[in-house]
Amino acid sequence: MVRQSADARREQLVEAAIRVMIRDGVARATTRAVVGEAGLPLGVFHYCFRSKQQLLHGVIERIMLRSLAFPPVTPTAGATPRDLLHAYLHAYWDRVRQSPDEHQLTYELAQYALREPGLEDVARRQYRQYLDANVDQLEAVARLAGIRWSLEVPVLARYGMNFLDGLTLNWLIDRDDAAARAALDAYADHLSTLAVGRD
Amino acid sequence: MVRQSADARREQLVEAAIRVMIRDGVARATTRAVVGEAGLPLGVFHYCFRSKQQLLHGVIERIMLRSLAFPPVTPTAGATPRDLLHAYLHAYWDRVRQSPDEHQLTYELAQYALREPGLEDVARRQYRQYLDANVDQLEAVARLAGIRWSLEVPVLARYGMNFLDGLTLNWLIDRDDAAARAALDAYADHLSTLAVGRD
DNA sequence: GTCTATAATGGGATAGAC
DNA sequence: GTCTATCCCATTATAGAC
Repeated sequence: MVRQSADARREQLVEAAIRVMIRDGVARATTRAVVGEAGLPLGVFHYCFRSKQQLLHGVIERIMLRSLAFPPVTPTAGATPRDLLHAYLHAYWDRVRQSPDEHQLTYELAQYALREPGLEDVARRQYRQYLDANVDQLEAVARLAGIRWSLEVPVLARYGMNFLDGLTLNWLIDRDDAAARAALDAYADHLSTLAVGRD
Repeated sequence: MVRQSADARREQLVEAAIRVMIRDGVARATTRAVVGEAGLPLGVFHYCFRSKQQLLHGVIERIMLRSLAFPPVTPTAGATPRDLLHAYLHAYWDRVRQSPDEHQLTYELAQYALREPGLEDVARRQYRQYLDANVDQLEAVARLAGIRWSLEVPVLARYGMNFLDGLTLNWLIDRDDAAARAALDAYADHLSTLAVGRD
């Protein structure tokens, strides 16, 4: 076995844990399954992590970083507000369609964190960061499209984020592409009515 | 121990399971915890249910019935469309505020069902029924308020259901009443713009 | 530092007494 | 039908050899 720093080992185990969780669900990501996925002996686990909860903590933080690292709205010359909204929403929806299991994992982890005494705060911070990212995106769209939002941006960001969460959750369950698409279009239409010209 | 029919026993165990799941989460609802909650010996379990999964099946079906048994929109004389929308949305939101843990359980169960080979269909039917119930509610509001919806009702129902799901999930995590309220108001405003007078 | 062996616990399910 | 005792397996965690 190659000798590695404890930090490198931890990262390796966190990545393995994420793969197991995406494939089999959080409940089935036992220490054995994780070290098995990483191709390491079981003993490795407990001199990298004090406990399984510490691994989960690492997993949630890493998943958070990954979700936030999505491409920002690109400044296309001459794009109408409608084009930009379209790009903004489809960038999100394409990611969901591309990696449904990864998105399902984020919901599973949020539920898990709510039930685990030491982890509620992590879930809270996760949602806080999502909200901030949404605020940034909406402001970027407004800037690039030369409009402003007729609703306070934090309210609109939460409203939109909640809708997209629900849309995703629903689609993960019924996989009804047409219905999801129709709801997404309804949201896009609504957003365009909230975009007004700058003074 | 009082002698009871197997059906009565099953119901008793399902109710006990729901109490445990609301209190401690789905993952901690072991067969032992469930029979303990019901005040029954462990042996009871396996001549009421073939397996633990069969119990989960019963739990999901019962939770579904419970969620659907909410009061319909009441026909108040002389109510404006805005009043009716307000009543409709607050009826939902009050239920969430009143029993957050029960709502959290529905999301946990949906996730659980998605991961359990025999149960995906149950989750699908659950969401299908919610959607149908939302269609009914929206049509009732339109009838009572003397308006019609400028969007196809099934699309609007899914859109609204998705938003409310996301709103609930977000609030279960951060418990931010003010933010949830603001988002709910934004949705109410949006709905009223979609309500148009009948021809 | 690395890994094997094993402890300690808790899980679902069952056999068999009553 | 009812319940006790138990099986057998999987889990987290640790002790201690190398």
